[in-house]
Amino acid sequence: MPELLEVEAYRRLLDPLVGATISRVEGDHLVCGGAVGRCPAEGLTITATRRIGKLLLLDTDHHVLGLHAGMTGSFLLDGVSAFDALRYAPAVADRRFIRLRAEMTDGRCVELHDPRRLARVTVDPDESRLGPDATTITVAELRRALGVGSTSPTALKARLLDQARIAGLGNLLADEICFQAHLDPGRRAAALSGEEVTVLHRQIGKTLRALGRRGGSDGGALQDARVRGGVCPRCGTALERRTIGGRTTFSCPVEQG
DNA sequence: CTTAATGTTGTCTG
DNA sequence: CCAGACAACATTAA
Repeated sequence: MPELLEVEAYRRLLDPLVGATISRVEGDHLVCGGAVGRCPAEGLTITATRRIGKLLLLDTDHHVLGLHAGMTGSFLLDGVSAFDALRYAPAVADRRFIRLRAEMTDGRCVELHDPRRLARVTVDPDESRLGPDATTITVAELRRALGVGSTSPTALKARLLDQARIAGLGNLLADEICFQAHLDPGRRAAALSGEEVTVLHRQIGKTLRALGRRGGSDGGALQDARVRGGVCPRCGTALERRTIGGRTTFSCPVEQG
C-alpha cells in the first residue's frame, strides 16, 4: 500500500510527536536489529519529522530514525491509523501483526503494523541514496533522472520506479502517471522529447495532487482496471499487461502507444 | 490450488 | 559497467 502519498500521511500522523522522548522500544528485528543491549532509539528526543520519497524520517537530538513501511506496513499513534479505508485496514486492528512498539515518556506510543514484515526502521539511514522527491522534482531534475539524451535502453517506468533517481513513486502511481501523460511506460526513457518530459512533469504533479486529495495511491483512473481483462477507462480498449522494471504494468495500447 | 500483490535488496546472468 | 530476472521476506485475497 504505501507509496509517497501514504508515507506523507504517516508523517503527518506522527508529527505531533516532535518534542517527545522515546523511553522504550520493543519488537523484533527492526530498530534493535539483533544488537546486544539497549535499543539505540531509547532516550532520543524527536525534533522534527521529514519525508523523502517513501522514507519517513524522525530527526532526534542524536540520531535520525528512518521509518520505511515496505509494502504492507502502517504506523499507528496510540492505536490510531492515518487511514480508515486502507487496503489492509481491516487487518490493522489485528494485534498479531504489531511488529514494533515505541513508548514515549509522556505515555504516547507508536506502533508498526506489518503483516509481511517488509518494513524497516533504521538508525541514521543513508539519505543520499534517494533522488529528488517526486512532489518537488523540477523539470530539469526529471530530465536528468530519465537520462534524456543518453543511450540507455531502460524503460520509462523502470526509471520512474528507481528511487535513486526519483523518490516516492511506486507501481500504482507510476502506471497512473504514464496513463495520464499518454506515455507508453515501456518506451525508452532516454528517448523522450523535451515536450514529453514537460507533459510528464506536469502529470506527476497533477496526479499526486489529485490522488492526495482522494486520500491515497489507489484512487487513480486505472485502479479498477488493473485486473486481467481490464479495459482502458477512456477508450475501452483491452489494457496491455506486462512486466516492466520487475513490476506488473497496465497500459492502454491505443492511448499510450 | 495457484497466482499475484502498493517494496527493497542482493545475487546472478547476459 | 548496465539492465533484467529472480529470490527472499510473510500473508492475504482473488
